[in-house]
Amino acid sequence: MKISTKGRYGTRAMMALASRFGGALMRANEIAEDQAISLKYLENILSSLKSAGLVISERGKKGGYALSRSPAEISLYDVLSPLEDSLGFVHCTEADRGCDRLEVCATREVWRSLKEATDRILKGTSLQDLLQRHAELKARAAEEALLVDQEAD
Amino acid sequence: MKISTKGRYGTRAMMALASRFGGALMRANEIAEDQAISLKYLENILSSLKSAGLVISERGKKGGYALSRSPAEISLYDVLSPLEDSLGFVHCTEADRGCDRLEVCATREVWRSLKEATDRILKGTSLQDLLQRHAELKARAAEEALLVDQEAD
DNA sequence: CTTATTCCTATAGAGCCTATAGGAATACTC
DNA sequence: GAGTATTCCTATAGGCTCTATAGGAATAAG
Repeated sequence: MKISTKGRYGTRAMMALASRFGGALMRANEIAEDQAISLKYLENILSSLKSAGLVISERGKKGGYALSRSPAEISLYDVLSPLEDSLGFVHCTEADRGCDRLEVCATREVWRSLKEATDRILKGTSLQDLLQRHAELKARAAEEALLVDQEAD
Repeated sequence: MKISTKGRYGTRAMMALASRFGGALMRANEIAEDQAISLKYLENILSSLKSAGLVISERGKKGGYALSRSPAEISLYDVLSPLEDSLGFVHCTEADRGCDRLEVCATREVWRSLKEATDRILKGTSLQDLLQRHAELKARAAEEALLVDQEAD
């Protein structure tokens, strides 16, 4: 019941791209440094994100990555879906494989409602929401740091 | 983002115990057969559940397991907590380790809200709820089977 | 004393997550 | 066209955790 590092790294990478949306392409290199992720690992992640249609890329010198659409139109669900093997809690919320007592499986309904609840949150949170929230938190942190400095005087 | 088999097996074991609440002790053996789980593996799980205070046990011949309190007073959260290493989605929702940008970590708030949403559901679902729902589903399945039989005539 | 059971500790096996590696394809620059 | 910087593709190593098994010690009933 964890979000994998792949999912978290991917989210961070998408945030980095979102922060530059509309500007120049961003090299994987930059993202990797900025977010302290191994370049090679990040390449894999970006590849998945590209397959999912969330980012576009250009090869060769001056190449790089960019979001395929605006941060407001990309939800956290969009980002995590291709990176997490599955966002379900157990397999039988996805398909009818495995459990031979599906028709009387009460817990299955609970797992399903867990998934619905989390999906709703993830779908309701866009990259833009995160960017904005990030800015707010940063501003507040700066403010508090200032207060501490004043107290030190 | 999966519930481990340990959690699922544990839930099934607790359901088995719940269905006999108030009656005789249930041997691990019975549960294992009933739920198609390896006895030895189940022993481990029951041990965790006992440590968590959810079941009591008696050793020796005529020994076995029973719920420590009524199915209505045991939530799915109670059951899963000791079995899943953690019900969090990422570590930093639990403690302040790892992430060095906590104060400006916007995604952290999202992970936290995911956890809150799932916790709420798990805490709001008791073993008794599940038993009841299971009975309803079973009844409906029987009813439908009957209809199919009638159609076949 | 035998038998049936829980209880404890250790460990094997397997699978997936994580990360790395090497190089092929592509595109810009001069 | 050569050189360079980049994405892209495939394979694989490493490690960790989950899963499951094993063996036997402790306990209790008959």
